[in-house]
Amino acid sequence: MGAPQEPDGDDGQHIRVEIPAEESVLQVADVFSLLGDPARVRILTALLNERMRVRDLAATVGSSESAVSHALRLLRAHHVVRVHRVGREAHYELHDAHVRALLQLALDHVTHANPIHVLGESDH
Amino acid sequence: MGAPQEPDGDDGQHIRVEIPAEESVLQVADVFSLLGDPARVRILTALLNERMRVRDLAATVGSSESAVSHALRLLRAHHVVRVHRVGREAHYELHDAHVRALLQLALDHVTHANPIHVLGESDH
DNA sequence: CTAACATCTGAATACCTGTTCATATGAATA
DNA sequence: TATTCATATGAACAGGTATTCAGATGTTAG
Repeated sequence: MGAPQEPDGDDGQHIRVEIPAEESVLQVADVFSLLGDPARVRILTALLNERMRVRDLAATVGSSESAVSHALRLLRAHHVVRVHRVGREAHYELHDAHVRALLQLALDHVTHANPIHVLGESDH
Repeated sequence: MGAPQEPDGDDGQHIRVEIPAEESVLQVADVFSLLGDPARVRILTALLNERMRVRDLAATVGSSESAVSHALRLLRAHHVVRVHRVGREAHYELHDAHVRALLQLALDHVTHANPIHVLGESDH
């Protein structure tokens, strides 16, 4: 044991942080972006438990059916939800385990009010 | 056309999904929204390991110092990062365990290439 | 067939957001 | 003090986005 040996000659404080590949960064930001809208959070939260029809989703989350349909279209394009058509109805289900995990984790954090920090220092 | 007014009881179909409180929904969407930008993802990823100066952050993530400063200001306002000033330098560190967990989970999912689905936009 | 129904869609609108540019602040240095 | 350095900031502009409205599909019932 001794001084930390740097493989390529790092003397002191240099900047070596591995930013993931561009594609990974974009994918991560993309998923988070989908979850960054209250309306979609409500929709996906509703879909956490059971599959639902557009109509019922709209009633549950309190948005218009058109707005919900647009949101579902976006989520569908990103393979986050999946649709099963039954006659003239459309049953949607959450179909992305990663999104499910992220959403559940975030909801857990918020609702359980984990006291990691509540009030921060003032700045602006 | 008078729609049958239902007090709140479920008669036929039971659409009983518990959407979290409005405040929780907004908080969740807010956090995800912060993570929904590639530039901020890069910055926070860099900060996952070590605290860094604005200058080095900019060089690492490949954005201008001004853009990074603006991003850090936003993250600071949301108590995601914390600044420690040393002379004329500003050392930033990730200061939100929830954000850290979410980011690490998302990066893990993406980089480990869990074959739930890949990429592809074919929905119209 | 026609009518009611469930969902989807495109266009328009209003809002939000991230970057750049120029400049300001404040601290170290000469 | 004057200058250089590190960071912060505001205004402005460009691009993105979520909602609404009106109408289009496609489906079932009468």
